[in-house]
Amino acid sequence: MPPTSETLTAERILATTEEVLRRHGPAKATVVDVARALGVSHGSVYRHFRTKAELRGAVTKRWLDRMFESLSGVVDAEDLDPEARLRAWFEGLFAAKRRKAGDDPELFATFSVLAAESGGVVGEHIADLTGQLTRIVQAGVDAGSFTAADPATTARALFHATARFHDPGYAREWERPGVEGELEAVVDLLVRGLRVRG
Amino acid sequence: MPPTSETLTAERILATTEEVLRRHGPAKATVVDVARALGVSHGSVYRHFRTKAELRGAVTKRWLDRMFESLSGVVDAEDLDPEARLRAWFEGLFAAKRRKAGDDPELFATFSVLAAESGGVVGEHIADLTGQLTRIVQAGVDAGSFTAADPATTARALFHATARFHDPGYAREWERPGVEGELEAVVDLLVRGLRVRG
DNA sequence: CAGCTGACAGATTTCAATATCTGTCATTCC
DNA sequence: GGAATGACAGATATTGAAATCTGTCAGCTG
Repeated sequence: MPPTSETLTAERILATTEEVLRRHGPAKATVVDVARALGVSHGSVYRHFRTKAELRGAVTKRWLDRMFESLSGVVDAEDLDPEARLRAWFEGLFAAKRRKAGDDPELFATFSVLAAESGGVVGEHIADLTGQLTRIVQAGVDAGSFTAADPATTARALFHATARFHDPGYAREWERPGVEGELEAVVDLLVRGLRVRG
Repeated sequence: MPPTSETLTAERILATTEEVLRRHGPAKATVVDVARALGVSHGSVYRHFRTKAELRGAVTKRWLDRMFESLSGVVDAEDLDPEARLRAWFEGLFAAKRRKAGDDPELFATFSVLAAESGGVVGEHIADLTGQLTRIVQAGVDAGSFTAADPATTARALFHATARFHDPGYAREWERPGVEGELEAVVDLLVRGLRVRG
């Protein structure tokens, strides 16, 4: 990290923290390390983030948000019917997670630790994702192709039912051959359950 | 544990090991502790189990088998139609897990650690459970009420889709109010997906 | 002689002293 | 005067020496 003399912003601190985490891992990355990498005293970091936990939470949020930028585009894809949207959404979610986990397992493990300790941030992130699912389900109900008494409840059920394919705790199973087929089998069942009876 | 002078059997060692694990936890329960509790030298324990890992695996298997004795009865319950059998089976699985986790969280945590380190034993156990599911699905297909191209694949999908409600990694979420409803929402979707189209 | 013992080597864990870190704040700097 | 510093107290982590554990095996015991 360049000890540039630019003004110290929250964003610069976050970027540097991510870099320090990448190099040292979650257990050994300290606030002092971050300050050193920035060429400032650690007191200055505490001016922008009240605690180490808050700093880590902010980095986690940044990382989660970046990981799923692309996903929200599917939600309102007018060129896909609701069922195709649902399938594409789960495919995209799984692909993004698996790519992150496969490309750099250490970094993924680091962020899994951060996510586990930042309950609130993860909760909001999950609420965001189930919100997207709710909109897809609602679109299906509106179009007359899905049955769902309460789209929000159904969305949560869909999310829970696919946990194995997005919860980082299962990451080591995502590399096994056949996982894609397993996700497809689950999504098939769920989509069938969603369709209005013919 | 009574240092009785009965013959040293594998079964006595297993029972004592479970007791030692209950008292000391997974990290501090040693083979020497088990031998001490039995009033024998630790060399004698190694006569019945080649390694500590093998001993722990055997205890884990015993524990898993005991936990789900009751469950297999549902599989061939002739008085229930396949859909009811499926619902009862998942209800029973979740109830058994949640009771264990809630009644004695420490012991449950202990066995979760053991399960995580005894991959093979857990694999067989899961194979047994999905086998039971396969038979229920097959019964449904035979009765003309379920659609399933490959019952075994479908059974695994059902198992994966409900992971949140039986994987010990999620145990702390099982106490939250509303979980039962969440499981029901997932099972409802899955059952609907299984039914032959009207 | 089948079953058990206990001493042993190498690996792992414990424990307590030492070093580092977190979070605060009076003081310094621009 | 707003931003940054660095010394400080209490909490946490590291380290290395001592203790314990795992797995083996030659020999004891009933």
